Amino acid sequence: MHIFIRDEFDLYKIIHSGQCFRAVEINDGLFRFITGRHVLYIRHIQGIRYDVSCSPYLWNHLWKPYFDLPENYEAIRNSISPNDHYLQKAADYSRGIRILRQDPWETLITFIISQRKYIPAIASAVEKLCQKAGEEIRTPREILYTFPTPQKLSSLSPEDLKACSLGYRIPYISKSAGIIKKSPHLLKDMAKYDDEQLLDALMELPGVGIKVANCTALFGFHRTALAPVDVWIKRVIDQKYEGSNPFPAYGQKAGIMQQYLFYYAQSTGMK
DNA sequence: ATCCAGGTCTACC
DNA sequence: GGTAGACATGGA
Repeated sequence: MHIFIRDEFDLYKIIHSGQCFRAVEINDGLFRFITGRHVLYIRHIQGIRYDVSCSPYLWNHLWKPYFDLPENYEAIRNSISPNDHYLQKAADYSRGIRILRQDPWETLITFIISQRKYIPAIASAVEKLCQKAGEEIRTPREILYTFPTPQKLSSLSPEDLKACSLGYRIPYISKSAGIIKKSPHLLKDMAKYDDEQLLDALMELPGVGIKVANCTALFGFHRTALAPVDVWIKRVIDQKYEGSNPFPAYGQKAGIMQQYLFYYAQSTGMK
């Protein structure tokens, strides 16, 4: 099915922006996204035209929101302060990135895994976990696996988890999964919390500190006022902003600005 | 081969 | 309230 996307939208940048770990470019220009039991194959044709593998209904009700398409990112970029030259440059370079609306549970666990790992190693570990404990999804093209449920994940043996290259994070993951399993509505309840309450609640979970909490809140709960500070953003703040955090000035869009800075810093190999 | 990674927890001050 | 050191493992 052909669809039109008029706002800024760059599949390559989205999957390389470090916010998601299962989306891939399968072959030249064909991208695959997974959320829940749903798989999307999507290709940029030309201009505003794209080819997608899903039905019109799923495009409108699932994938459009997933890609945050109702939001106008061009306007957001244009709102950047003219005095903030570095962010102007970073956002121009990163034009087309969007903050995906990912599943809170999957986001939580994948960002617990993410600590002290290279992004390719994160993706590899997450994929192993899905193959070991996810449910099969058959598409016309291939067989894939869902992200494991809290029930399944908390029931996995240490040996099973060890086989997924999770290292010292294994107890974090088992315990956090156990807590979510025991309180099935915990994550849904968290969606009602304000940003500060949400961060506090997330940090109650083993293996979740301030950085993973911010990533989970931004990418899993779409809290775009939050800007996770990791080693890359620390470097940006130190080297480009003389040590003073630029995000408060961007209010509800701080998290989006953070993604622009993160992608730019990473892509240009800032050290 | 050696270094280090989208950090967190613990111990200690 | 703030900060070294430990932590498993696979890419760089």
